[in-house]
Amino acid sequence: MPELPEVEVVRRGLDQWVAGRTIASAEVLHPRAVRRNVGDLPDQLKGRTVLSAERRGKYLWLPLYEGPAGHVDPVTGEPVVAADALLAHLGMSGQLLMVDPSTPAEKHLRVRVAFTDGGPDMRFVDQRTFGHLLVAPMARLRRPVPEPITHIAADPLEEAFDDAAFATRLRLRRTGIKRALLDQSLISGVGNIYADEALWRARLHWARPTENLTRPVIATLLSGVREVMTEALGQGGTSFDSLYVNVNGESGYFDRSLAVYGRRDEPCPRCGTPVIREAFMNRSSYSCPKCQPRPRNARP
DNA sequence: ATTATGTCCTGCCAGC
DNA sequence: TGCTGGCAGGACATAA
Repeated sequence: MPELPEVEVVRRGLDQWVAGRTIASAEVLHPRAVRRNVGDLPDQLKGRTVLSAERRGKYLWLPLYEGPAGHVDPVTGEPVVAADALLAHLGMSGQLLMVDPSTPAEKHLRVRVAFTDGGPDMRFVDQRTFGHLLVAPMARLRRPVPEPITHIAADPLEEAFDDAAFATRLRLRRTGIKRALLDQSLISGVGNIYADEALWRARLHWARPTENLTRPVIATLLSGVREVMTEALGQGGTSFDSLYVNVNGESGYFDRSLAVYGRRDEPCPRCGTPVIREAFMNRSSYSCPKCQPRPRNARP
């Protein structure tokens, strides 16, 4: 559920709260939360130091260093590069929370990480257990990302995102525009909410075939994606309920600014026509039937 | 190869 | 009141 803006809010919190701290111990309370991990997660984490918190799309990771922060190679004098990272995906209901170690276990606490300084724990709480944590090696790429997510495309807020290349790949697809937007190997970080909001901003119906989209239309769509995500980030993300929270358990309030998502029968903020909900991939798509007319050659 | 569908979970809410 | 079905912001494996 958390999409790029919500994950970025969490990343910023983690960067502030765990960077430079050394892990004393970890505890896995539900095996499903570490189903993609190879090895024993507590063993892999103990004694490691977190340098920062990074993100691509909806994935975030904490690069792990051996020993204390600021470690340098004794031969070269260069800072030691993180060989691996604690990788996390929040799934539909995952939360990474910073809480005092004495705080009683949350109902859906899955993994607990404690630090040597005795300060706040990092806790992974996940009602539906679609999210997960794992320790993974870093891939040696220009932009280093953990090995398991090398197939995840750049997200529209990172510098490495190539607008022209995205347009080219999009036009080669034979599918609907929303399905393409949700494909994390084409563009990452976009989920159901921000796909609907960006399409509304670009006045595109979600079933528009990708192969007919012109480069200017794709540029408008990317602007819509970036604008809605940046605005959402400025308001702490979208929280329909207490499931989507930052590391301190606080909700964002971008839900008030959504134009169409979850607003069936409410007036389109642009033209006043009631917003409609249509079934899409066992989910929902919200749109304005006047601003975003369904194309003749609609694609599922 | 790309594209579409099924599946993993728990909780909430509307409707009966 | 209590049950049931539908729905929820995701990603992956597998099938076509």
